[in-house]
Amino acid sequence: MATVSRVLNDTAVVKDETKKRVLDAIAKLSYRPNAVARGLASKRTKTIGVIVPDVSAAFMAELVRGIEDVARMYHYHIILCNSDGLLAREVDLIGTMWEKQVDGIIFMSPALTSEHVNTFEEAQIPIVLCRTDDPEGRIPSVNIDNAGASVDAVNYLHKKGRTKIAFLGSIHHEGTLTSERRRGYVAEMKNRNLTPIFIDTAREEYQEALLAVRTHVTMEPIDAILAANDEMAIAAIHAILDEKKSVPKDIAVVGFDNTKLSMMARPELTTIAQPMYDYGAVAMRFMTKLLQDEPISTFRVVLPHQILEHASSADV
Amino acid sequence: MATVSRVLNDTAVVKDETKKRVLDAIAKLSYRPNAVARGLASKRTKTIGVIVPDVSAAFMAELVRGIEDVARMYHYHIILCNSDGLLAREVDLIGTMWEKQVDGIIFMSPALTSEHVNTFEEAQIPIVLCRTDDPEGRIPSVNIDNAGASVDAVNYLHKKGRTKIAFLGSIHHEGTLTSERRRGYVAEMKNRNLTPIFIDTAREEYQEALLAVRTHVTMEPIDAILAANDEMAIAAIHAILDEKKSVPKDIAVVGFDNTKLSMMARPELTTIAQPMYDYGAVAMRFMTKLLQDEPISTFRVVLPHQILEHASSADV
DNA sequence: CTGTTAGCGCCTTCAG
DNA sequence: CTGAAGGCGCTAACAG
Repeated sequence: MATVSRVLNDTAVVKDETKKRVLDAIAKLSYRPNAVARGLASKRTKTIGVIVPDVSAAFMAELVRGIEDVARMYHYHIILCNSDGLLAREVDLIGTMWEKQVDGIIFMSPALTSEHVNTFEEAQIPIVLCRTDDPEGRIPSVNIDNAGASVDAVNYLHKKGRTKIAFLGSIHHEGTLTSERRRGYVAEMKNRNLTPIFIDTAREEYQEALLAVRTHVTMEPIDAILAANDEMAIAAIHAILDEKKSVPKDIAVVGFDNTKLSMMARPELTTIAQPMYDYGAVAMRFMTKLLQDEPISTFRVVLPHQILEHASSADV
Repeated sequence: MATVSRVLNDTAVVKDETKKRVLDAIAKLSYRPNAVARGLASKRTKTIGVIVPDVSAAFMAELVRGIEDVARMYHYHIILCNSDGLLAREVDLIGTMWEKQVDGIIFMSPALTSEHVNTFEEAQIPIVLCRTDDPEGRIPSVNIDNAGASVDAVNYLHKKGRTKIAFLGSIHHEGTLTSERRRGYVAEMKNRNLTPIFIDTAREEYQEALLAVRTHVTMEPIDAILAANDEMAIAAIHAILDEKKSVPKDIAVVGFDNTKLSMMARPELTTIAQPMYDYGAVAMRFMTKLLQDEPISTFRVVLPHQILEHASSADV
């Protein structure tokens, strides 16, 4: 019994011959170790809880894929849960993860509150925030510099001679992805003595953005739109075309996230690339370091971003 | 100890007062039952294994979301794994699921082989195939009638006066989704005395489809394209526009799957709707019935499909 | 290097 | 209606 455990986990030296006998028996009986029993005895389940707002959102699936790939590399599995970004559900899920004795949690949320942090501490489980900013930096996280990316985008557009640059996004509370992007946008617009223009929607979604841009375009002259994400950016392109204006001639459009959508738009969409897959992959790798007490250089990993220029903002 | 178990699982009558005392204690100690121990003792983990080729593929995330939503309703959780459609990996994953003592497996694969079936039987775990056809109907499954959908599409296009209808898809082995769709296409073309035209790609992916259609359009006159999925259909639209032809005037385009992409294309894409979310939801609901020995009317659930007409195939 | 012995935290009889 | 006792299948000391 114990010897079998030893060869299976390679946790101590076993004589070659005995090892062979064990392996043979295992094969003959087509024995499979019971991971649940193993988890109970060892206190480690080789399972990571993944809490995301919504897997079916444009980019999330890629991110999850990144997590899962790295997880497999390290012999972990993932339990996937959707929170819809609801605080109550998120807190509940963290509790459930605890019950399930996951070894760690990769957590994504539109906005982190102190209630989250409390729950994390209570649960005593290693956490990695992914694409979720903790302004106070209490929790390990993997992010990009969203505000900085907006700054870059405004720079980029202004250098191309655009001055009436609008920001298309929803209005959320503080600590949101979009709010960070908006913050960078506002800062750089002011920095360049340009007047910020806002096209606001209730939710970040194609149809709403389509309508918002359509009406806005007829009311106020603008020559560029920076959208909070690709889906809205594409809505902007279509809205502009619907209003018989031209992209990029009349209005340049820049998106955010570099989802597959960006290259499926006509004109192809200039977008700020976040490595979605890497997001997940890096977060999971980070997790494994935490779990194996590997040394880590920083608790706040910042992934690089980059403007991918396509036709939607090309020189006219 | 035993009484606590009884109140937690509501598995026997407990005096109201004792129940209250237990609940109070639980709250005071912020006690959480250990799901792993529970799983070991009860032989049920309340966990479902979900094996999919690739979550990050266009529609899969929606499907997974459907699974997860219904799973939560019934207090299950899901372990998500990507197989990349590789037989070896799929078999391996089924084994792992067994070790993890999942209560059931929802399985998706581009093509089911007898090796799969053997592994299922060996593992002795309830299985539900999802969007995966078992030609011999040995395993419970949730599908649409793919061949029938293609028949409908050809009908639809022919009634609109199109006669040179091409099928855009990759060449796979038998038992594939695309092969079913192709089968229906061929059958109905012949049935109507039309000559099947094939635009083949190696993989089912935007870039390849784009190139394939571009070159094909210049070589052979066609007036309609039925694509194996939306992504390829959008590639077709763009390829046609790139070649200075018009959609739908010169060539009508019909896609498959009704992913979000379809409404983000210009012209908007006519597509054969499969309820992706429902796919997952129904499969998971099916699973719960299996697990609770509820009566089930049929082992092969066939979901309805429907042609959603948009501009890409509108009357000219 | 290998067998023996305790648990891991819960569920499930079995008495009372 | 409630407590006591055994066991789920494995890991982790402990001897030998």
